[in-house]
Amino acid sequence: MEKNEFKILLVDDEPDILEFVGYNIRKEGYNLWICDNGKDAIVKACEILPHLIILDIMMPGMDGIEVCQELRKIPELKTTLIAFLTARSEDFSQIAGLDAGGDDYITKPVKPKILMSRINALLRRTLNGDSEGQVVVGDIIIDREKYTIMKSGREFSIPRKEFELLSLLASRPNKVFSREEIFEKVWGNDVIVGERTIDVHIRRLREKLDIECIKTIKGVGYKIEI
Amino acid sequence: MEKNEFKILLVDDEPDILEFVGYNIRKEGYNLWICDNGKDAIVKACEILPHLIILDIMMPGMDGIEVCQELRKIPELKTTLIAFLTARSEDFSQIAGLDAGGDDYITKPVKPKILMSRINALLRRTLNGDSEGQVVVGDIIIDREKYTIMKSGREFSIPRKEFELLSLLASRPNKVFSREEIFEKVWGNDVIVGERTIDVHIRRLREKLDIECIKTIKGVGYKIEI
DNA sequence: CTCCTAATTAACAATTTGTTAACATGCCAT
DNA sequence: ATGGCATGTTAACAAATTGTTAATTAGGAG
Repeated sequence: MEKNEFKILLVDDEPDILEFVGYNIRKEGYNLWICDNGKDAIVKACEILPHLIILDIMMPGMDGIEVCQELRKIPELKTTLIAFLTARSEDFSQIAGLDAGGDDYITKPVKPKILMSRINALLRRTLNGDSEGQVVVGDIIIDREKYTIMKSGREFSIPRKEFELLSLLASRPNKVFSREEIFEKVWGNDVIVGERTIDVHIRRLREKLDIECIKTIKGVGYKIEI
Repeated sequence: MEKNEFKILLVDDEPDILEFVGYNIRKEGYNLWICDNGKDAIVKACEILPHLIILDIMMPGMDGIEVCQELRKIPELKTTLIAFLTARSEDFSQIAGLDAGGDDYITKPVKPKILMSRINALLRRTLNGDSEGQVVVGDIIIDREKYTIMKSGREFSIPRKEFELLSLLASRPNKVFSREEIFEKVWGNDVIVGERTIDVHIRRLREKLDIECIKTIKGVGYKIEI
């Protein structure tokens, strides 16, 4: 997941903070929404389902802790991260914030770099969340779990045999796989298919991935070159 | 998941800290292991696969940041949380720690209550991760306790097998579940049902939920896509 | 350059796999 | 018992995947 796919909702009643912090969040590449009070924040959160909500504590009307408690009651927002960003540095406030379901508690004044490191750290797990068991070759990402291929930001799926073939080649980029090897690993020793079957599958891959990175080594086999 | 099922590895070269912090962690109900240097910590981490590693930064030999970088290279520890607990309050150190893959950065001296709130906050997501509560996928909320489905504000129930199947798929959105996996998890290994049973249940789900989010991966299995 | 082999390609055929509807069975509560 | 619901089975059908063939092209050795 790319940073620009992340939605962050920043909630603070001070326009200066909204502008300053917001500027830095945007600069980092995140998608930003803002609210200047708790009630609106809850409504907007339900609407946009942000990945992270950054909450001030001292706000007129509903304070940040209450907002957090309300947000935590909403099932759709269960996975939403909540970070407090506040001038209140008292212990009890920090404890209350974290115990109310907050994921981080950052005290103002905050340096942009530190804030961004903390935000990145929070989102990192979501960011990498669904990247289990991925194989990356150049600009192609093969996800065995999702059974999908990512190519220049576009995700799609391909038939099983093609997927297995690509997976095999991608498992050792630059290694040449002989036809025998490919037959054995993708088709299995017992299955008997024609001589030209591999070629056709290679062709289909080349067509779908629109790439030259699958190289033919005449008389030997195929490889992925990066 | 209960607190006593959590494994925490505390790494610090000062015996006082190990004792003081360790005491509080144990008191909170967590399982604790300790190490007084980075090298041992890496070995022990691989051995016990803790849920959380609390790392000092200034240690003789390998410093905490290096330890963190090494830990992050180990696939088995990808989901392990790492929190720094250190006397170094400089900005660059905090940024370095978080950017090295740390999930939190706590500065000494630390009050036990605050430390525990932060530790709890870190582990909370894992704690609730595979809980029996609600699972949210897109606009569908699956309530395992009430055995109900919420879909665009409407709550209703579906037959047990269908519910279990949906729950399974929803437990890891985007992951492809093979037929074997589904049979095993929903029907159990001992029950023998026809080849086409899953298909029919999938169909009924698709019908009831009126959704395209259940995708077929021919020759592989099914998944929920969000 | 020419020949020979290997690889590419497109069109087509075969096969596998999944979908659907209709039906069968069995259980539980009334 | 009986009606309704959950669950499972079957078979016809549809669709996608996979395999084959043959004409064509490319590449290397002599």
